[in-house]
Amino acid sequence: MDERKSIPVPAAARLCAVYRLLCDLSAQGVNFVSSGDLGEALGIGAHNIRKDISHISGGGSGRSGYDTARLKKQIAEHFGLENEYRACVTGLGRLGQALVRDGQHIFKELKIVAAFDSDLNRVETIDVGVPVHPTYEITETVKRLNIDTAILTVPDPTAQECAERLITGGIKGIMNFTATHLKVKGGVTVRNIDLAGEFKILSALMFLGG
Amino acid sequence: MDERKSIPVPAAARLCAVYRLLCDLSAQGVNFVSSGDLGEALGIGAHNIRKDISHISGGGSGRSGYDTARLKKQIAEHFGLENEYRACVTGLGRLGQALVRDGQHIFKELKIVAAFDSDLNRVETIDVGVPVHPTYEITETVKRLNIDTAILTVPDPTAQECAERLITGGIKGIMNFTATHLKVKGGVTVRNIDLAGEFKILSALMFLGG
DNA sequence: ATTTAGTTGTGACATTTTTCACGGAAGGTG
DNA sequence: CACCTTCCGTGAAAAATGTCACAACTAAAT
Repeated sequence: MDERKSIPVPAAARLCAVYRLLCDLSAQGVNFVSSGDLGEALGIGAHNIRKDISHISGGGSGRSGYDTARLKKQIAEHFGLENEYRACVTGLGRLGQALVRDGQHIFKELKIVAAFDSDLNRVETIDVGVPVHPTYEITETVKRLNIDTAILTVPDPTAQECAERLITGGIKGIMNFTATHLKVKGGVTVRNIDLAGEFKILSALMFLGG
Repeated sequence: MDERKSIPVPAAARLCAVYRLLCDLSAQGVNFVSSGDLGEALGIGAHNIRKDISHISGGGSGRSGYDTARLKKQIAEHFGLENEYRACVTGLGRLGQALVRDGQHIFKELKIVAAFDSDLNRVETIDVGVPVHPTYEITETVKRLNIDTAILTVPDPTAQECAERLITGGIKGIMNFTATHLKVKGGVTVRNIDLAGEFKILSALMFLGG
């Protein structure tokens, strides 16, 4: 039962990548795949792949490697990867707009059902395919629409405040595109994607490596 | 000289975050800051911050903590964070478009000077503020315009091929928004941001944590 | 039935990364 | 000028993560 928590986060992340790869392979009609092939495609050592899979007690078998469909199913079940989530996009800057429009395409299991923005003018006029509400209605709307996941693309200074409203509304997971580190209570999962930061890191690594 | 390589990548990444924070503080007129405050704001232990800074032999001092401006400068110099890079966006889907339009805003030190797309029709008609070329002109254009950084937002299957063209043109760093793991020669730095993957990881962690 | 080649599962090992404890320096204060 | 508080630097301990070697197993081939 608590075995779940015992899976290291990086391992879980890798397994998600494995899952995606398995989806591709499955669609291509590949029925078996070895840890070596998986590792090759993902740029990870085969040992590592096997160890990760062993965490969820995968049933790879014998000489032909892993059964694509079966492993895929195992990973999906272990991590709830095929559950559907109801999401909202908070902050309709360009990135927010792009995400609300492409969200469905990027991540099938994510149903974006609402968006928020602090600019009332924009709320009235913008058309992104889902209802747009002003930020002061976040808590109420999240509650009403039963939204469990939030995509946060607001300007840095307002991030913490928005997050709190979202959480009060009942959000359980936040994809944080803000550079601010969110302080959240237990039970709420945050994943940070700091684009500006990533670019800085890239340039730093380029500088060090060159 | 090789001290540089001895800085662990996660530490470098954290220092980039510290740098950004220092920029903010500096702009706010804060002249000194303690490792504790930095850690607090970034959600990292103070010990960790100090250790990271020690890698670049920072000159934090005495009772009042670090000199904001000085530390900022030290980090910037050590990682070349204020160098300007010439970049191109490859793949003008919605995300690509958003990035080429907002790139300057998101990352000041990145000058986006060109974009590429495989759809010739789109190449002719789209207006994103920079010249758009067809993908088969990547190598030549990158060479001609002296571009050193690439933002890769093409569909997964074409990623490796595009990357190779970019590299042949002389690219030194790639921000890879593709789910494919790029195989590149030494000397080329890749940083992966797999949005779909990140969403899956978020949902996995939510599932495990709830 | 036996062999053989190929692949997994895993416990021990190595490395990396984080945490900690404490000496010592800097700057106010009386 | 001595004191006292606050904070940094760092080497050593601890934890987490990744690597490896090898036994066990499977499926096909002979």
